[in-house]
Amino acid sequence: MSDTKTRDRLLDEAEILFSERGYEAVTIRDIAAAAEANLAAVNYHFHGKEALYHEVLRRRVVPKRDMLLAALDGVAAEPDRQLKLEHLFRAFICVHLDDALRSRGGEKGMRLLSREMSDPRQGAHVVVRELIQPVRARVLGLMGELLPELGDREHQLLMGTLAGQVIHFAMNWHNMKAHAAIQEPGPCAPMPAIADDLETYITTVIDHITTITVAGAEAMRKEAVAS
Amino acid sequence: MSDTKTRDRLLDEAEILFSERGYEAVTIRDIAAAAEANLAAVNYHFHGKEALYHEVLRRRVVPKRDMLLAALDGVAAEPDRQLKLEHLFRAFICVHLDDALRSRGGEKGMRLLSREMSDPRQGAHVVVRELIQPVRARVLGLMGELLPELGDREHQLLMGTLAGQVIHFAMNWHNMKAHAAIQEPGPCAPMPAIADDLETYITTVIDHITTITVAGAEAMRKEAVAS
DNA sequence: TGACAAATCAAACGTTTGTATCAATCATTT
DNA sequence: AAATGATTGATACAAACGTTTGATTTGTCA
Repeated sequence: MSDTKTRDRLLDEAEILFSERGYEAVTIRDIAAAAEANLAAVNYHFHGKEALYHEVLRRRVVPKRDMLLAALDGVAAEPDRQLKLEHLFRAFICVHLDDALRSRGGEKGMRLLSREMSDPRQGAHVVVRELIQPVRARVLGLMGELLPELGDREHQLLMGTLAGQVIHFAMNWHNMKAHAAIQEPGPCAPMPAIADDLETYITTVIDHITTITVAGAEAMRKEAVAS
Repeated sequence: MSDTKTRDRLLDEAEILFSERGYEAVTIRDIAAAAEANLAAVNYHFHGKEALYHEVLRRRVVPKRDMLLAALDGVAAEPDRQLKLEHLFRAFICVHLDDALRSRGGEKGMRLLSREMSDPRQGAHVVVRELIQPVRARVLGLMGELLPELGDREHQLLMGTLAGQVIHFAMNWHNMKAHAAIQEPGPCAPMPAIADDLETYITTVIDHITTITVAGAEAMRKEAVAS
């Protein structure tokens, strides 16, 4: 028996396996073996495979939502409007990338959420209701305050620009090595990476998405007042 | 027996099922039933479930790559450099959204590719080698020509901005209804959609991503010459 | 028509799946 | 120490899985 409780070990190992292989490809036997627990432990502590999966999801989604909402609350402090907009973007990007790439097992959580987005199983309800909807509502509210020249549709488009880039770059770091391994070793020029170590990758990407989105918002504003 | 050949019906139905539920969750019994074929037909025409899945992938990936490369070739015609850059972005966005949202069963293909990206099974080799790598190489080459002030790292970042947005908005159209269905029917204000019908959604999104990316590239260029 | 290959079919194979069962063990309180 | 509830353990089970087999039907050219 290890030092941590069986229930926690099951959750930890289940998260790793689910994120790596997906829900269906993981058997509760795999999970029990990885957690050095008995087969029946999964059905004792949780009630079946599906409930365990939901708990794995919830454990990631709730703290992430709270971190995002807290960071967005901090944006209200900034008095300058243009700086406030940049802070809004940066807060959203920062929390996501920090959680996805710096936190322990964060890449597992990100992969779980990403999978759940493109594979709407029953667990999508948890992700959408408890993470996406509240966070999106808050961001759109702040956008309405900081970009009053734009309509609801433009705010949503900007939200998509933000989310799309964040998700892409968060996943990209871990996919890079896998893709590089696939790369033919022939005369094809070696694809240069955005960054070699994780920290410079994160700061580089944060600055980049912020730059793009601020410039984009400015362009949208000019376009809006012109018409 | 239907009018189309069994092999084609198997491919068509397998694509639908794989895109909806993922590889593991689909059984060859499901596929055979949907295609109104015998169970053994899957192992007769292909050689097992995995080979069928690879064929489904290849059937989507190869034409998509050819369409993208052809569209990118067309960009070379434009003489003006700034317009050429916008054309490059627009070509990339247009082909992707057109194929994902307008073509028959395109959303199935998009979901397949998206799943394959966040779930690197063995089939990832097909997607990466035959679609992502050649297209990315071509786009980066054009960027090197049109944005010589920026380095390789900046070109890759811009590529991520482009791809992230395209993937997000391509998936978003089909996720919108699902998410809207999850939305609590209570006093929560109904989330306004980007567009009600598909055509205006596509044109709106194409213009939006182009605007954002052009403005972002301009901002990056100014930042580069300043330092 | 007759023959031969391609395609389809029903049935079965051996595994593996999620879950259930029930005795054994551990921890805590009386 | 005895007792009681919580947890773990080994095992069993029905269902579902991918695949294989061998007989049968279909299509095609002589």
